[in-house]
Amino acid sequence: METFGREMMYSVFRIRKALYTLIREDATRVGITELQLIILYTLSKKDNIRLNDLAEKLNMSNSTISGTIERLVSAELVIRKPSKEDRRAVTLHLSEKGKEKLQEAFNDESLLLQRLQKVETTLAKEEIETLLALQQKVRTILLGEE
Amino acid sequence: METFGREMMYSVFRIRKALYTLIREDATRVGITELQLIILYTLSKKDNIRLNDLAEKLNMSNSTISGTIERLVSAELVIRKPSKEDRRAVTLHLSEKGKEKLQEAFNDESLLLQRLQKVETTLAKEEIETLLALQQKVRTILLGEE
DNA sequence: CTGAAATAATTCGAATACGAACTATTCGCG
DNA sequence: CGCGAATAGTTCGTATTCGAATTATTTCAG
Repeated sequence: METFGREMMYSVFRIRKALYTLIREDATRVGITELQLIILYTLSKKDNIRLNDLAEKLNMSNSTISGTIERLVSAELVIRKPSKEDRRAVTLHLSEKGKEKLQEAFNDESLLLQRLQKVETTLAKEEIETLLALQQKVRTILLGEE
Repeated sequence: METFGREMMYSVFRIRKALYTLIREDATRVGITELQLIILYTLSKKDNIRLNDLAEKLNMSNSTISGTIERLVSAELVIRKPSKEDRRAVTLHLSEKGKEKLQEAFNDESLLLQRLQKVETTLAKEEIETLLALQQKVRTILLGEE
């Protein structure tokens, strides 16, 4: 009778959906998709990353990332360069246009940023820390690592 | 500097991915996909549901559900009947084959059920309740409803 | 130093996943 | 009653999403 476990599962699905809907709003406003925006943001935090490392960071298969990077390169938002150290590898960088697009998506209008801000101001610091700790605990169990 | 908000967001993404990977294992073992398994389970809990209601329950667009139901009907796992009350609507039901498939997916081998069980036995009851309450709080803020 | 194993990325096929456009039916206001 | 608005599903086009197969390169054991 896994009632609590299943409730937790549905709860996670609902929050994830709510977050994705907010991301989609910002992304659509500037004419790109959710994943494309997530990738632009990730590249802004970590330049010069390899494709497989990006896939691992985002918890996605490299085939998914490869296709999306292809479209971002076509749109001239990302630059894909062959790696100097390893000729099999490519390294990824934001173009100027990509940086501008990211700025435009996450500007003052961004509902996602407003709502995340609201989460931080509404919940007590200890509540957020408790939430993160419990979620980490759940994830560890789900991965069968404990 | 939405550090905590973003951490919370990534945390949710990671748990959702872990859950989906477990669901995929059970689904693949019996030859169907994640969403197909989720739909079979949902129909087992609520028979005679309409397509749009199912889509709303799963937080998905009706076009996504429509296509997947089409494949489930082709595989003879789901029965789609025109509604008696509303000639625009269809009602959905598990077939016997669908019930068997569901049983087979969620049997003793199911890693998902084992891990959910482990979450329940590992975390204290208050911890789970705290987690669900905090997640609900976060979701309400994200939806802009408070 | 060389061939087999491992690794980085791409490509492929099938199934989501969405919004928009469309068809068929029902609702509801005047 | 009767017609415009709303609703239930389907279809379409584009973009994920995955695992498996493939190509190119690097690593490493003998």
